[in-house]
Amino acid sequence: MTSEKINIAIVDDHTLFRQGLAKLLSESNEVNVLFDADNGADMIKKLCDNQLPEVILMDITMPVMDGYETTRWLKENYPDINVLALSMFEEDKPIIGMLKSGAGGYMLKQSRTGDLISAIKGIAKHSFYINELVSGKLLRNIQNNQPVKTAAIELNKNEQKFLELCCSDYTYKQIADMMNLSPHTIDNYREALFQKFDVKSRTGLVISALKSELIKL
Amino acid sequence: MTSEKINIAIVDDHTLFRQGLAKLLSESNEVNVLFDADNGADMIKKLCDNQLPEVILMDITMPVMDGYETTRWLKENYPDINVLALSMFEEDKPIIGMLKSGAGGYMLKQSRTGDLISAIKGIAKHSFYINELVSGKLLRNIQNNQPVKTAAIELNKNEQKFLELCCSDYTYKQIADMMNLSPHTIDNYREALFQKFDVKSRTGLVISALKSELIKL
DNA sequence: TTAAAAAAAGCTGTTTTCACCCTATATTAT
DNA sequence: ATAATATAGGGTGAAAACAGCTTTTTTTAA
Repeated sequence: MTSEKINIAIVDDHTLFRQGLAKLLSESNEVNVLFDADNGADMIKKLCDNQLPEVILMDITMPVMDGYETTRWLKENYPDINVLALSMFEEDKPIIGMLKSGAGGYMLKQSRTGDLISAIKGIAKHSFYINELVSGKLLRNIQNNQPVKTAAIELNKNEQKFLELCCSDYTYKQIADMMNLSPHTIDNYREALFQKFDVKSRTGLVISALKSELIKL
Repeated sequence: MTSEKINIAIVDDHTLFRQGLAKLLSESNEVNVLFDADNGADMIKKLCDNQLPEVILMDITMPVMDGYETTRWLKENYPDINVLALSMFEEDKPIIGMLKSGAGGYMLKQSRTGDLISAIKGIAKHSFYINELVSGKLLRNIQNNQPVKTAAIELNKNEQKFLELCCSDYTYKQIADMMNLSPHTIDNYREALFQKFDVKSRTGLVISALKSELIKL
């Protein structure tokens, strides 16, 4: 066993959570928090000025640059940095989505500190950390042989915009006006998203998108 | 200035946040965290076994017993304990709702540590802490002379149940079956909630309820 | 470079659900 | 008695959901 502390960084938009977590982990004698960042773009800035962390704890829903995008950027530019996703939700879609984006593990914010530290140590050592939560999802996806469900949901710019506008009291007609598109085109987006999210109503779509952490409330 | 630390407690269902925050505040030399709890019911149990805190930091959306209910219980049973609401959202409804329930202040989880400590000190000294966020809401409510908007939203059991079932892909007809009620009764609930939340669609209702922290995703 | 393929945008319908009226009755509380 | 509340019903127009089909643009690759 090496006595070296593991260097990490924390990316999350809730200041109190981020800094509290930093304090909590610093006390462990097993982890050293190099820096923390408010979102992906902020992290990229701070990466240059600092020693590279071995592990980055990554929130998913953040302004400016979210966890999916930031993780993909990291795997592209710093493939040796391990990403451990940290989220409130234990739904299939964000878990599968973050793993596909390149995260090596997925932990809940409801976790106990000891479990999080175990995960950090695990991912630093093996580049991945598979807990019950993650292995359960992976196994179920194989057993149901439903490669469809595994599909991380990819949205283009217009679909993303439409999805955000859907989370409101606006009618589709109003949304069409706002996006300067025909209501018929909007209807195509709606149909496409209903299929991708496997829902039958706008309400279901909104709930599903929120749980997938693809939009922020 | 007294050199006594302020005794506080933290009630929040996200373990990492709760414990991280406890660590963060403990380091300040101005605050002493007596205990923390997972939700309102958990807090009530721990209140008996401990010295009474001067201030309780209270999350709103929690399982079993939420922040509104817990704050009302505290004001009923321990009126001298000051409640400082701690939430992710800066919407009118949760702010007004928590203040009406008896909270003496409202802070965001996006706040900086120093601001939170100021708020804790303020509320311990004056039993209330009015920051820009809160005063803005209060002022706007007076200026618009809309006592309607100020109304904290009160829901009965059936409305609460209906609201939860609304956050889904179910049709109203399906919800009626689940609640063993006529679709017309359900329609009455819908109408009542639309008015209380001031919305014109089910999607708007769901979004509004989530932002009001009256339902948990 | 041009043809084929794929994706995006737009249009025409039909069916279902939603949103909004008004009324009525039984129960409970004042 | 009367008012308030929860329940249930009928009916209507608008919006949403679903299906099928062109046209245009972009991408791919022959």
